[in-house]
Amino acid sequence: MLTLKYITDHTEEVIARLGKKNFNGKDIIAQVLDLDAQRKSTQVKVDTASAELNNISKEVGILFKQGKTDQADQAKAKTAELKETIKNLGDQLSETENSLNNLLVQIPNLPHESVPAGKHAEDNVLEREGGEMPTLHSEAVPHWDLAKKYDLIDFELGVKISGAGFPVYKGKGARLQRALINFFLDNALAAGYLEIQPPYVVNATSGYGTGNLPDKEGQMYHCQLDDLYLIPTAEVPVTNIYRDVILNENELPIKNTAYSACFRREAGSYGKDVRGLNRLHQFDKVEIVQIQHPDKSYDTLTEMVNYVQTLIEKLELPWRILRLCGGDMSFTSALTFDFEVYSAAQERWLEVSSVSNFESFQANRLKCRFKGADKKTTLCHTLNGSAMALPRIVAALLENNQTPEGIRIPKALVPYTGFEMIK
RNA sequence: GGAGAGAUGGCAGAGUGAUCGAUUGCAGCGGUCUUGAAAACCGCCGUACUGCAAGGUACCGGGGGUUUGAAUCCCUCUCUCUCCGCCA
Repeated sequence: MLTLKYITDHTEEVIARLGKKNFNGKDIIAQVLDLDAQRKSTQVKVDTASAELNNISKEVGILFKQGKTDQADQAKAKTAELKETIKNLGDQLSETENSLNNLLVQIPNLPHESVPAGKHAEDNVLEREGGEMPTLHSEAVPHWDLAKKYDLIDFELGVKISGAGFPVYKGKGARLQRALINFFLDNALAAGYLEIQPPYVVNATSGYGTGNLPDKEGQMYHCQLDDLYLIPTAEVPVTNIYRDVILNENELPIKNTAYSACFRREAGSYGKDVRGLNRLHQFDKVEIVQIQHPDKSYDTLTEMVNYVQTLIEKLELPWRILRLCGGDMSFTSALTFDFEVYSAAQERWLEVSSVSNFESFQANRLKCRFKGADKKTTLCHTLNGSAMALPRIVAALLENNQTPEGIRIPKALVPYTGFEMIK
């Protein structure tokens, strides 16, 4: 969430920038400022009354020790009203704080100045593109047919065991998964990321920390008996490592990578979007997370985007990078680049990675700060990206590399798969 | 799952009703000394809100209660540890 200080000091600017995300912040910001003023004045009253009570209490103690019980009793009598006042003001204060917080969590992050205006995915701006568009042979088919033909992925079997969106990978299909995970992790390691194996379920506090709760509650699987949530991405547990943490400035940047299975309910999805590997309830992903000094976070974003580009290039897929417009960006992001690969048989672009700078938006909720040389604590900036999500990469690999003789594995992956062709 | 013990500052660890935001040790930071380092010595060393500042307030796992006054007493929740059971 945004910091109160920033909203207070840059009110007009905040409202204007929220407009780019198609969020009308005028009323809510006014309410926030009003509640904050209330909060402050109530706080002062509570503090003053508490100070008085503390003084009387000390006095009473001294009087008792001196044996002046009459005077002590007199002093005690004064406290009843004071306690009542403090209790009432305290209730009022927490009520105000709750309302204030409820409003703050509804305000999205401010888009970076370079974010293009727009409402929908069509308004995203092409940043750059590369790779070669494949020419498919005449009998080319979409990946779900290839998966069946070569017995790589069994969607029906997944339905039997779990339900739609839980495919079963078999044989070379399974080995391709494992190869990609290792390929992505090894590359991340070489790029200086520390490998993490996080838990796959998180508690509610962690869900709140990354902003998956309360608003996206319906998107996560919830184990009600133990009140735990299946992670929708490794971002959740990995970022929460740094919840309530004050880092030393010289520890920055923190660079973590993690492979995890990801679980998403995807309520409300339908149609061609969910065909085959395009959208699943369970999928594999390698995530990269960085925690960085505010002055350097945009350099880091560029570094991360460039890094993801190298992965796609090694996989020899046709790709493009989009700078997301205000309307298509996530609630928490300040600037996001999406990576898409072209899936030739489906003749459509598939999003395979999303790299974002959240600036201090996540860090504020997480209370992830660093202490500088001046001993001041400052909110860190957090960034993350997929590097990368497997299913759509697999879809594109299968479709684009299909030949009458079989499916060709890109050179960079062969050491990981142990085979060059799927026949 | 059963029984017991516990949760205090980065870590270790005192504190069982008031002068405790908290003794002490270690770690860290600054300094003296030294060619440099070590040792020794001196000082600093939690977070947040509020205030120009001085200061005030809150926080000793979370929540509630008793009391003029709670780290300390009571209730409750959560978590951790030990033993037993089960088990990859």
